[in-house]
Amino acid sequence: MTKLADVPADLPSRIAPSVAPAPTKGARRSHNRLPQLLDEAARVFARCGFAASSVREIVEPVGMLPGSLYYHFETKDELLAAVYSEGVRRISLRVDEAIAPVSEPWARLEAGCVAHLTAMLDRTDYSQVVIRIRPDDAPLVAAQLVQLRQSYERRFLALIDALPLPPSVHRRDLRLLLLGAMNWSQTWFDEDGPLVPAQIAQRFVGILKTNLQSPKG
Amino acid sequence: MTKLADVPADLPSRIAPSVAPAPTKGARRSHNRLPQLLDEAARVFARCGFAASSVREIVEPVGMLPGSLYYHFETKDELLAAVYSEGVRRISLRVDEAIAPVSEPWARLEAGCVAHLTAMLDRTDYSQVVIRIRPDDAPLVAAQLVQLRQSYERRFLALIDALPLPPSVHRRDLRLLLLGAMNWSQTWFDEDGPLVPAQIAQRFVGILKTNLQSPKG
DNA sequence: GTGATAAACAAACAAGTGTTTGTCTTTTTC
DNA sequence: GAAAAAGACAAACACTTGTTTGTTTATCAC
Repeated sequence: MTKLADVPADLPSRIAPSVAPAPTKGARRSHNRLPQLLDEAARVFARCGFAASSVREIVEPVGMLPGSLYYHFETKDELLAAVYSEGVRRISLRVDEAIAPVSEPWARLEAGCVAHLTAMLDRTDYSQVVIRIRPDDAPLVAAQLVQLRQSYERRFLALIDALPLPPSVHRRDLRLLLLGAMNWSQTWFDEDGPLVPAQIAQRFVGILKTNLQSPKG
Repeated sequence: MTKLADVPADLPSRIAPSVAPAPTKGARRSHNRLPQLLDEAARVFARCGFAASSVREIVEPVGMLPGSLYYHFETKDELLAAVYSEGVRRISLRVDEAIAPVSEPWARLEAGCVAHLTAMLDRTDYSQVVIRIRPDDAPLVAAQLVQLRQSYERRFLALIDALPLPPSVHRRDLRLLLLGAMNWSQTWFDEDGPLVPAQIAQRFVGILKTNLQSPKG
């Protein structure tokens, strides 16, 4: 019995961009509500966190009964793992697309940050789950989640590695500073505020480039 | 019936620094386990988050029964509010003490950040709760928690206001960048790692002061 | 000592939790 | 059209959740 959650973490997921499972050979069943189930799970997990989200709360809007979930996943934890995996896939895709055409190191970093923040602050997207949920929240799949997040953040490691920096600056610190600031923005970001996510990202990178101690700028 | 949770949020709490309730007139009862109850609640909330922490999990190590909690607090949410309030009090105290003797603006900011990170990454402290728990997690006291956190973060607003900055830099962005990076450090900080919290804070502020685009530094 | 009150116990409550089991219908495959 | 599998229902399971209620013990003021 091959389940979605059994797909190896770092291989391309079998969930297509449209969230419909890819066909194994012929066309897939018509009465398959797994995509909607994942969508709803992403929504609820992103809003309430893992522990505060009940299986029934996720399943009801899809028109499913609680027990039906366990045809697709063995536990609630593995449902999270599937959503999380899809979130990583989506945000990775967006970042990769954004940095591909850019070559200048600082511009590449900025493009990556813009993509990261835009994906993460889009409330309908899976990516928010990747940032909000802590691996420890779902012990059964914690190791998998850690690995997934690392496989994503590796991109920023490379982006910052490519920067020409003064020798006194530790690249690890710069990465944690920038990623931390962006990820925390979930806490205070206001959808109805004056700034869109892309602008926030640009300003963050801008501040880092600026010499704050000199009056010019 | 005056309960701890009824104490106005921004007035000095009746919880003394040692977590023992201050006497109203004479000496307090000897068999009062409220301090230990709060200590344990802080520990569990900080480790597991609000939703994943059960009342029994908090109460058992203290040697109490679940029902006894409701002599001190009306709901689990208000227990959190009390812990949160004490957390704000403690971290505020530490930051205020740290910045008091310093006058140069950048040095003041650094001192504040060192105090913030040191308090926040101390796993036995209440302050971690203030950073980890989202106000929405406890709807009954959400507004109170927001107000408490704002009353704390106002300090950093002032610290950054005092900096001599290039006109192109928005102070709000700088504050969110710095506080976000620090608060997120809860996610990756390793107690057994090479850096103590104070060093991390110093490096973060150092990066901001450095002109990353110039090769010197 | 006496009355009042602080602090907790003991035991249950109703509701909600993740999950299991057995059955039934629909779709695909041959 | 028949066999097989996918997908979901219906109903319960055992357990945990936050909370309430009535009672009991310890401490205080007088």
